[in-house]
Amino acid sequence: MSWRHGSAGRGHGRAYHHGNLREALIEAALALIAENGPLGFTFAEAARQAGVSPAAPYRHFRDRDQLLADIAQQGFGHFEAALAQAWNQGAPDPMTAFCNIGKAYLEFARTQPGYYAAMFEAGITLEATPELRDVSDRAFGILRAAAERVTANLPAQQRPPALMVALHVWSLSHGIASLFGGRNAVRRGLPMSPEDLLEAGVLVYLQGLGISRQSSETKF
Amino acid sequence: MSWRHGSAGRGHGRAYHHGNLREALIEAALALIAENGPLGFTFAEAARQAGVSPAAPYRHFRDRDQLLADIAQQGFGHFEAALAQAWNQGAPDPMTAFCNIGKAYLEFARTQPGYYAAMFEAGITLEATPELRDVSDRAFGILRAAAERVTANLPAQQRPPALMVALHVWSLSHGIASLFGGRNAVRRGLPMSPEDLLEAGVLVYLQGLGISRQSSETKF
DNA sequence: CGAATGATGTAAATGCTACTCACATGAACG
DNA sequence: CGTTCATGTGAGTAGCATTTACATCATTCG
Repeated sequence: MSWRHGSAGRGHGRAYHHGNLREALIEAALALIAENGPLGFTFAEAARQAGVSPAAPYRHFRDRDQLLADIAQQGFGHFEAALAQAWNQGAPDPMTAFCNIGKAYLEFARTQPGYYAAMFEAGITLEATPELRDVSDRAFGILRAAAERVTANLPAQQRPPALMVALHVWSLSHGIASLFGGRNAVRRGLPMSPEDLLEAGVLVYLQGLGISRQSSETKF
Repeated sequence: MSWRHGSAGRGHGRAYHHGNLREALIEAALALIAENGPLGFTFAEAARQAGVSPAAPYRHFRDRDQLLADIAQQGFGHFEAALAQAWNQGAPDPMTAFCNIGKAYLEFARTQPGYYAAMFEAGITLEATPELRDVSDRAFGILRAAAERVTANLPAQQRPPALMVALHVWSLSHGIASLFGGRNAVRRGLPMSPEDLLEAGVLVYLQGLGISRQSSETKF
């Protein structure tokens, strides 16, 4: 008789007792986190936006942290898909595709601030659940496979461990995203966009490994 | 009459009304943050550890966020000092000193988890107060000056902007520290220590810029 | 010396939050 | 039609941030 549909609902798919509370809560939490960071998200506020009582969410999540962990897990799934699409199996060429992964990293941080914050800026430990660990490992695995491919043509003597290369690029991407991308966005007089900063860094790094682009188009 | 001294006090320096509550609160907050992260720190708990009522802290800090901001500001001061000492005006040689800055970055994250978390993992915006902005700029300025020095000997045509180099190294250091260093410490089967990972990355990067160490000691 | 003053701390209250438990409601299924 | 299970509600507990009125004490000034 009185289960009003919150506010931002899409207007379909409700069954009885609000229908899909679980998804509605996740959506509300994503919006709240995207706006105010992980701390600005409140279990009670999410329930309010979904139009249910403050106790209702506990039928779907053990506690607040588990909702965050579930969002992070789902986010890593999307993250993995975005990285895989950017890599595109190394097309058009491994070097370009490698840089595209970095760009996808930053784009994800910028366009999915809710997911990104839940994944990296909330307090969750990544080792919390095996599923979370697995899906984050899969996302990183794409970067690692790409590093393997990019370094494959180097002579064995000077070929670095692909894992190390992947860790370097991941760390650089994550550092740039944390410091200058997404929310908070320190923007301390950045002379270039985060994307360009990252691409330049990766190119210099690859050059240091002895991998140079055939036609060096971008030069600082 | 009854101003018991909390628990962890050093047993000196108290005047009347507890004496230096401000410092005691900062110390308590640092310990709490170092243990449980920025979220595990409670204004009330800090007051409890200092042996005062929950309202007392408001005589010294406008609110909880300002205490965090003050800690972050103080932390950036120590951070600047640590980086400056590591750089040591470019001694023994600029390249080694440059790597030392990176190591100091990670060492700070590891040995000062309370400060580090307040600086980078709490929700504060760095632009909150001009003082905070200034002191963080000073810390970064050390890295930038070092980058200037390291790239100074390159021929003008291939010399990159020092600012960009500093941003790259800062981002890499910060990414490694966030992902693998300090608290949380994802440790996803790291094949090497964060310090070694960072040093290797910086060396590859510098090599990509055309700067190589005279005697290449470390090779992956 | 003694009283006003300002700095520092307290008690109590408000409102929000996480979380729990006993109960209600309605859907599905026998 | 009645039982059962899933889902939501109401009320309660406990903790925290924050405010306000009040207390206490050091200092300063007449």
